[in-house]
Amino acid sequence: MLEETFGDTVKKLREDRKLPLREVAEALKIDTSMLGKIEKNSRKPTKHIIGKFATFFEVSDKDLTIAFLSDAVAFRVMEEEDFSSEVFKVAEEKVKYLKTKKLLDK
Amino acid sequence: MLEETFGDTVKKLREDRKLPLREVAEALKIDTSMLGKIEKNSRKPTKHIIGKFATFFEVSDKDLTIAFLSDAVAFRVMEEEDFSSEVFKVAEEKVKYLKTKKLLDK
DNA sequence: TTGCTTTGGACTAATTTTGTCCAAAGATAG
DNA sequence: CTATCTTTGGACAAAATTAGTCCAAAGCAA
Repeated sequence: MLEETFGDTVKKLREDRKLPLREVAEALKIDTSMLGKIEKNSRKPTKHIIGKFATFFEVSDKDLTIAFLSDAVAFRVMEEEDFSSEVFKVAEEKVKYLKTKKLLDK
Repeated sequence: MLEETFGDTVKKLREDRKLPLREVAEALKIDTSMLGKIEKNSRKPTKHIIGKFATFFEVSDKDLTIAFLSDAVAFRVMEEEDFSSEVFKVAEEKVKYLKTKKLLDK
């Protein structure tokens, strides 16, 4: 699951099963071109589509979601000069902090 | 620098200097309301504005950028169910991988 | 009260993202 | 070589998001 983009991941799942884009797209009820773009990371799948991928390919929805989200944040951070390790480290602390805070607010 | 949102950070910088929003906004040449919203995290500063903050408050541009980016990815990840540690871990590997790849592509 | 600050709603403009359609380029098989 | 299917990506309109401004009301302190 590591080291590739989300697009690479789903493309590999499809190719392992020797299916053309058209067939998978039909199964997921999305446009073939859309699927092609998702595999090329030029369109983002919705949460719903990620769920369909998981069901169709019989893989973990959670793992696919992690693959997708990590892509999103990786690309976001790479747009800027690279402070990525620091950014992720601080971000993780923020998430922890903000979650606790949210709980306390109740 | 830890544990707060970007808005909290710049608000603190301003309050430490006992300046009203208006004055800082003028100095940065942005709308007062805009600055208020940035402090409340309901509008995002551009890279350019982050630079102005850094200059005006005499703090590190890099640190402010990290504060801003970590906010962005923290909020992004928090929108979904929480797999944040895994997401950041994978994302960091992806950044490394994608950077190497980019170099190799040349 | 007066005057300044802060907050946030409303709204438009600008920008970004989505989804679809289509045509061209690539493969593959006959 | 031809016919067929797959893949790729440009173009475009629609939809969604975000940005920036203006303004009014609430808050605060003198």
